[in-house]
Amino acid sequence: MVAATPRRQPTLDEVAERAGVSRSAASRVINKAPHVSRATREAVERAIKEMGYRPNRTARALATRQTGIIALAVSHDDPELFADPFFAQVIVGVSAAIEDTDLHLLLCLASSGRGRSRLMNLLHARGVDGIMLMALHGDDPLTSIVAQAGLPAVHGGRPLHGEPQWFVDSDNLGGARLATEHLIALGRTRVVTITGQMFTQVGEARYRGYREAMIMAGLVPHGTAEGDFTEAGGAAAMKTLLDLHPDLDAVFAASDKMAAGALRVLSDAGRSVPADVAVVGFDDLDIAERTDPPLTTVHQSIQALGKEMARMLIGLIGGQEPTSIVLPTRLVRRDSA
Amino acid sequence: MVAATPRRQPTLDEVAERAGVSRSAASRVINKAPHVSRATREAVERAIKEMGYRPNRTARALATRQTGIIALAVSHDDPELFADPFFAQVIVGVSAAIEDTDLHLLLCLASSGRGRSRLMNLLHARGVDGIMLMALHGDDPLTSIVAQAGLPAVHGGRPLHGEPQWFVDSDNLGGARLATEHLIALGRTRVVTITGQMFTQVGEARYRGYREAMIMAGLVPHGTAEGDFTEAGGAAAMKTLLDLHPDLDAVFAASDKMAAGALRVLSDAGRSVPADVAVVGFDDLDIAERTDPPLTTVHQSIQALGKEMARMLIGLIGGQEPTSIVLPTRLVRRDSA
DNA sequence: CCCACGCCTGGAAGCGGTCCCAGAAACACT
DNA sequence: AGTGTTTCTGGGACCGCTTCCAGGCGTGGG
Repeated sequence: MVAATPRRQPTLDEVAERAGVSRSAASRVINKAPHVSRATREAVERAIKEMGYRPNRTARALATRQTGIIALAVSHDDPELFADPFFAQVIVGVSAAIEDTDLHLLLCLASSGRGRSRLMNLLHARGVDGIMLMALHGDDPLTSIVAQAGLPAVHGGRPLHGEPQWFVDSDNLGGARLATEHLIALGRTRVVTITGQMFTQVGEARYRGYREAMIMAGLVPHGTAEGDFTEAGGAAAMKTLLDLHPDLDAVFAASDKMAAGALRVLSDAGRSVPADVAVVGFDDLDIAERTDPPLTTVHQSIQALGKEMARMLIGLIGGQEPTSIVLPTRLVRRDSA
Repeated sequence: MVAATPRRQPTLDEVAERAGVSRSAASRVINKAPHVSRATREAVERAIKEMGYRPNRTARALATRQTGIIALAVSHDDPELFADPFFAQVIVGVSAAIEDTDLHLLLCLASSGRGRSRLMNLLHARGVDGIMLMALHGDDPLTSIVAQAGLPAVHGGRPLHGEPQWFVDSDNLGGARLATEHLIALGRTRVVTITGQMFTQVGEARYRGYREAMIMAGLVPHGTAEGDFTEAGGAAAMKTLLDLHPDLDAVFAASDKMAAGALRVLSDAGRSVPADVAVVGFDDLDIAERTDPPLTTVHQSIQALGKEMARMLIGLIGGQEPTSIVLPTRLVRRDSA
């Protein structure tokens, strides 16, 4: 037998009764609606305090058709991908943005087909007020699922070839251009690049930035190898590039991890950085400070990205007109270039 | 003007009407309740399909008093702490556990006072069915908030000095003992330890494991320095220990990061690892493979921890009797010991 | 003095489901 | 044919809140 009944939360009716007013009056007080006399307000407020009343979220949601919950969906085939600190940063940013609203964050790892259908259900069942999508590749079914549900949605990062949607993204193109221009300003002319996967929007944009900077400077792109954003991939790409273009004097790697791999390979090949070869990365992860030599790289604020996504979503839910946002990136100079 | 009205989701009433049955009948079909004739079931199922009906989550929640949402709350003073991959792993584990239920995961970063009060509201407002708590230090107000809300709750990691609660935890004590025994088995007798903060349960348990193993082997704990689980802290502690006990021949560091710091200091001091000094870490993070030499360490599965927490919470919500769980740890041998 | 107009108020109809219950229909058995 | 049992059915009362609306009560102007 349980000793004490786990006392039910008081309801609005009970509060109203105790305050000696109608439920509607009590409701008005709680929602700070106009047309409430001072006496009524005070009576209700006292009752609320005395009874420890909290409006039931679910009931309110049913009546207002607003759940007070927004979802962050991370869609990818590999659930392990979520372990990338990237997402943790996004979450920190989102949390900061909703910190002083009464919204809450629902997290959906929609990797498997199962996960996607769960998410689909959630959206159609009106379980959330809006959704933030991340890590979609071009033709992710989620895009259309979300569109079909007719819910406010914002994308983190631009879909590669999607219908026009509202998104928040880092300025990958501008950042890559910045990096490349920096290398050129250093007097390097035989600048090569290690790209990310070209079927991702990020990979493509960073490559385009490199290319544009080279062309604007009257140089020809000196060499390109596709990596996969990982350290191993960067190392492999660097080897290829050294073989094909032994005269290279600078490398723009589209991610810090790839840059780290490249640095290792360069050092093994006896090229000194930055004297022989200057290297710039992208992302400004923690590791950028710990490579040898410390990596000059392009900084992007992932927290800011999360924050802006959430802000934008809140705006959309509130009926605001959407506008896409591109967040600035900036060069962080260390020793590798 | 908007072109087309964003058609409302159909309701159960509409489905029932279309199927030519009562709402109760339709509800029974949806919930696979008994006492439904074949004809009724088929008619309703057809109507559902044709209209694309999905039961409204909120309405159902109100009626059943079950939201279908569980919360994971991470409480800590520093919001940046969440960036630690640890939590991402927990989340992956939790997600795996709820993958084939229709539960969803709400994430609360309750660092600030503001965050805590939001969480408190959520719980009292019956916004979730249960909660998983992480990263509390001893007297975190969350503990009592949760208890007071009378909601199913499970702790990740044992509270340091809390009332008896239900928890899932890695076997920190056993793991530390394992590590220390390994060092002793190697013939080392002057084994020192770098502990985590002793006001954390983890720090305390890992220290106790070290101590017990030493005593069981008839040795006396040779030296102890308190770190803070970080690389810098580990390095500082290692310096202290070298000063105080220049004759040490083995180190058990209570985290891989601290071990990494210690390795650096040892190398700078001209001690070779493992020849002069054997080192064992704890956690088996990615970095353990990349230290020089690769780190022998104690492996714990964080994903499993998350998974078990979620399973346990689901059980509690279902009315099961709670049982705490201690997850096994195991030694991973690399080159440092 | 009467009426129009303002602020407050409580009643009641919702939001979209679940679930209890009484009764109808179908079947088996004396 | 009458009775009992079982299966199926729809009516309706909830869950706890918001919100519309009609009416009560003061005011001030005509």
